[in-house]
Amino acid sequence: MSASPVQARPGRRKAGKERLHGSIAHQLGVEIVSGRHQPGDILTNEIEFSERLQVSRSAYREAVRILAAKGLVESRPRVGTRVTEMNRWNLLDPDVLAWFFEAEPARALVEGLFELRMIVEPAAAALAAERRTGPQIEAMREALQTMERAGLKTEAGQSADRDFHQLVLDATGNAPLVSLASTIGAGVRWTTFYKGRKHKLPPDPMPEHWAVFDAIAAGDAGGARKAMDVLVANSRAQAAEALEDR
Amino acid sequence: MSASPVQARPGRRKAGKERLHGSIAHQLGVEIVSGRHQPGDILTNEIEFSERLQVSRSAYREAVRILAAKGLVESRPRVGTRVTEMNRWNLLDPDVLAWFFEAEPARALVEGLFELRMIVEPAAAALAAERRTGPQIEAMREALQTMERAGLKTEAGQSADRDFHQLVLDATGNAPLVSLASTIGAGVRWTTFYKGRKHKLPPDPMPEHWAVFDAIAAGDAGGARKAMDVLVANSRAQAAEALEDR
DNA sequence: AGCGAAGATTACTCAGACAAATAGACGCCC
DNA sequence: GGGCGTCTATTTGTCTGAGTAATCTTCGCT
Repeated sequence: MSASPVQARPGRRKAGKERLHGSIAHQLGVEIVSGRHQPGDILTNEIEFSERLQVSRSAYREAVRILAAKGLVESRPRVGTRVTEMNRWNLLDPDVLAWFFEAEPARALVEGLFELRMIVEPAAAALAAERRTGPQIEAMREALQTMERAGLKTEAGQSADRDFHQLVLDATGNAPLVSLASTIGAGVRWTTFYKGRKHKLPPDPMPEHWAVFDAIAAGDAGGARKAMDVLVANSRAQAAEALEDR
Repeated sequence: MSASPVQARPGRRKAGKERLHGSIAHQLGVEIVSGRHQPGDILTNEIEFSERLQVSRSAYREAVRILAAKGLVESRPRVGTRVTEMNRWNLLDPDVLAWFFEAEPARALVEGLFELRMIVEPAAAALAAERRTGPQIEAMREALQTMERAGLKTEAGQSADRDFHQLVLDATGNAPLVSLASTIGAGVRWTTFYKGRKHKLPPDPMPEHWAVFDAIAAGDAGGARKAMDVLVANSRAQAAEALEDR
């Protein structure tokens, strides 16, 4: 258990945009979801821990509040700050998910995420086909065009891919579904992220994407559901292959 | 904009278990989701706001960190703390959802929640039928028995109802789905909560619950899906009626 | 053995100071 | 007059040190 200052003194944090409390939460969050601190473990008390990180107690405490807000830890006087059971974690929180993927997520989590996508996205596509507005159709078209132009090897292309899935969820007009977008996005990101590991080139996903788009634009709910089902299923199969490789 | 101390000095907070920073976050959270502070609004600066609430700046700041962790606000130096756009809110967070329901949630949110349940729960029931373990079956049976015995008018009965839905999601063995449980639970709670407003007695939901249970216990995925679909659809219809009444 | 009081440990709250970031105003130069 | 660097004021961010409140544990009393 080595002392590990949050960041070298002059450089401070890497991301540049994250504040000190944010970067502490980030670091601690990753350590928790990666198993470095197990559920049930009690973190070293505030004073000692903040000294070890070479930050003030207030910065450390604000970091703990962030983690507690996401369900990762629980603080009580005289007891300390305890890592909560995993089923209390807010896995749907974008940050928590990002921390997971930063530390090689467990296989079960990735599979669970794709299972969730298989459930949610086809249904969302169907709703989107019924409710999408004109501007939303255009936004989706642009996203797919960007994706096609930039290719999935570029960050721009991958970003456009996520945008498309986000736009579909937006078009459902269902606020809770929209909130799921960041979760879904993490799944999409994972597909493209680990793609490089494979030897074979993955099949071109553009036709499936256009099929989803066409059905949504046409207002064909059933068709949109089926097309999205195919798209996610392929993405899932590809992810499964990538999981084998490692 | 009246001054409103978080809680009278001696009494402190009502819940008893919530700390000061938690109760401030709670109060502010409700004010945000209820529209008292609109997206784009900038909160009064830390010093003035904490003085108005008669709490220290650090307590107030920790509350803001909690809200920021849930996506409700965003702080930047020189600008202040701004309420973020609603599509950035983490609606799936149990606290955020609870705050919504504490302040008469918008009709669209309730409808969206039931739409989500219609998508997720039947699929989850099907997965549960395939993967449930023996102890999980027993736990579900006990929950339904408790629910039957106590009745839906009692808190114990309603709690058992939520437990049952939670147990079904647990039985999927899918971590992200389990995280959705608190979201689903909020929907379940809403059904029973507003039931009292109606004149007609709602139909007894027990047969539908037992149908779901039987299919899951029998390992009948298709049957579980259909049974849960019926259960949620009825619950949704009932909620729709309640929405008309108000 | 059961139960109540005392003590120790921890997070919680407070107060006040200084540092860092940055939006907006200002002035300069071209 | 317009574009651009600079300067300043405001706000959040960070730090320090003190005292408070909650609660687990232990010990002594009954």
